[in-house]
Amino acid sequence: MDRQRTENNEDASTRERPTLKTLAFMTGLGVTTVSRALKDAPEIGAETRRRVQLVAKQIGYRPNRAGVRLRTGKTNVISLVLNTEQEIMSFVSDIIYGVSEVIADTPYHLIVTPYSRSQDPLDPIRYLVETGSADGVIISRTQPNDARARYMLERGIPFATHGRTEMGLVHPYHDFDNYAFAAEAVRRLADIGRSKLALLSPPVGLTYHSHTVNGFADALRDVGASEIPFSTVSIDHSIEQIRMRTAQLMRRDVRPDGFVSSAAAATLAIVAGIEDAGLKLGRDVDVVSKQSSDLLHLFRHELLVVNEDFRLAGSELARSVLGWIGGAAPGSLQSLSEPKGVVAYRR
Amino acid sequence: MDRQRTENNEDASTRERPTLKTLAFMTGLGVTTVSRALKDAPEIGAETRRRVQLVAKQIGYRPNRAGVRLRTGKTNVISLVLNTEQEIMSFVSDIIYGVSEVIADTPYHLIVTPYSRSQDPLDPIRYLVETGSADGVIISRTQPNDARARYMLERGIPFATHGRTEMGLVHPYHDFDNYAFAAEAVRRLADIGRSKLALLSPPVGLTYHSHTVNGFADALRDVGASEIPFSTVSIDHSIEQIRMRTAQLMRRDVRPDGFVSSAAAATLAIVAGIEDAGLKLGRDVDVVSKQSSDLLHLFRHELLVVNEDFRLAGSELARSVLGWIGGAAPGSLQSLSEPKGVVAYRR
DNA sequence: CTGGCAATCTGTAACGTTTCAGTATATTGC
DNA sequence: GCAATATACTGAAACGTTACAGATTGCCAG
Repeated sequence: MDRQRTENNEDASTRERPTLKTLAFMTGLGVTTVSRALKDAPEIGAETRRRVQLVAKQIGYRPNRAGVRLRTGKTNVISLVLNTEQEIMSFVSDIIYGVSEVIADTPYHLIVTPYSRSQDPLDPIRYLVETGSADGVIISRTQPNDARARYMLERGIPFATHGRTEMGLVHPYHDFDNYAFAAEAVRRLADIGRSKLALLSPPVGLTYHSHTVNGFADALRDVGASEIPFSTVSIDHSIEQIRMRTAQLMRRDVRPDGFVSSAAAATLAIVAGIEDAGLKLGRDVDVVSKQSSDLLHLFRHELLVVNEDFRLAGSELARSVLGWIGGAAPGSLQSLSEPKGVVAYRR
Repeated sequence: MDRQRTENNEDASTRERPTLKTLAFMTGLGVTTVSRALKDAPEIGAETRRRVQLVAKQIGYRPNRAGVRLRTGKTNVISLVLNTEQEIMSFVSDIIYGVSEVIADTPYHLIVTPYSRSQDPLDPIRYLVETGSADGVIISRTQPNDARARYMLERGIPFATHGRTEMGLVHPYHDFDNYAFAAEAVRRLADIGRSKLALLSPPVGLTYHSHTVNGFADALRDVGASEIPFSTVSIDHSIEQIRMRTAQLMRRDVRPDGFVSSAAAATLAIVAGIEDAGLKLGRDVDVVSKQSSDLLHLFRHELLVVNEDFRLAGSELARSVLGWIGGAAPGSLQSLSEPKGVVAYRR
């Protein structure tokens, strides 16, 4: 008994990682008091509180995550769920950095939960929820009727979607206004005299596919231009596929004189296809493309671009999830990012 | 007392997440026995073992990570430490997917630990080690004398570096043979008649900077070509800086007729700079560039490329860390990836 | 002076897991 | 036939935290 007490005291002076017990020993208080003092509980005297917090800071006390998690169920983890094959490349790095920025001075860690094409997208979500591995989840590739959002909503686990749903259910999201993007792109092409336009859209099934398609179609009608259908490929297709289809399309009698492209990598393929067909960008055809890093103008200075900021998306999504975890109303955690206009580069 | 027992029994039938206690109740065994049966301990009867494992599978038992972590200190977490500003974009997504692939059917989770330019690179490592947040760590931007590697080696925490160190200390790494890359690039340029070569190198200070520089210099000597110094910029500089410096360089009397570039994005800038100076790729100058995704040939078909597979790097690094955690000798967990040769594209 | 109450502080139990030190039963050696 | 031993199992304790249900003190109203 005495023996054990002595050992415990030694613990407190050892260079082991300090725990509440260490702090309790150093301050002469009980473990409970220390615990409460650190979280500013009201029933702790002001001086005691300050004293405990001072000592804690001095010796660099950090709560043990496993202890907290076991006792409370709180994981202090945000999970970012990503498709290993289809995510846009720069999306991954930018969104991670965006999220990181926001959680940097919180106790949260970011875990990346991947899933592959072959899997049900619900699998990783189920795993996270069933094992209680995260306090909040961020998903992308959002669908109008999204099983994952529905599932998490049912279980009451906070999440945010990159892209909106259309289920009549309210949840946090961040989205880029792809309707506005497509519409502005069309108007710009019309302004420079283009009237037969093709759209390389996001994959069918994702919500922003229809946003984009609608913005494109509505603006077409407004400006009185016509659409050259190009829906055999989407930005999810391989570079080679897009290039080949574009070349095919451009060799037809009735071919587009303008493209709207929803992703930068796909735009490289479109331009390659255009040139395969012996046509020239800026003369025979113009292309407006979304991009997330400022590289397309180096590729062909004739390209017209609209910037989408994925780092911002990551930050907003993280803020939303944290907000929901913190008790804010899900409906108040929605944001839409407007395109800043079509920009042209000149030599 | 009786009351409590009843509650516990109810626990077992409730749709709560099953624990060892649940399994113990269902099998009529003790918690200890169940725990051991699940990890194939030798002192458990063969039939009992099978029975327990069957029931566990049936009800979808998953060990509680917090419980394990608290008791054993094992986190089942691998941390990938990334610089938020300077990492190559595709590096981030590819390496994450590479790591994911390997840890997919292990109990490990991947956490991303970012740090910014302003921070000491050692900060995130210290945090991870001090808080015991991960069983293993992967770092990039490795330096010849790397404080992070030394630190982790001292504390005995398993890690792997992307890139080698030169401290005479042995640890797992994966590296691309940048010496071979630069040498092959030079030889190729010499083959097509180029003799005044410039190198856009990795940032000074990282180990692969000197690998690249040495490969470049040695091959230059071999082929009897000369170097046009271009060390005012590195691939860490902004696109604009590289473009401007390249243009300046190309307007000089004695200008390079060949470039070796260590990164794809930087190559875009080099080409832009070349064209800014009124020169033509493939006629006045050739460029050999590393790339990690197959996009450069779309940019300018005259470009010569060498592919570096970051997804492979991620897999190898993950394998190394897991190997070390699993008790393998650090020295046996090193790998070097050879460039597959310079490839040209034609229309 | 005493009962009540607010202000502070504390011990114990519990979260789910593994490990230590057993216990009970069957098996073996002689 | 009995001790020694192997086999199969078990309860209790511990990891670090928080919540619950007190305990102690001082102060004030009556």
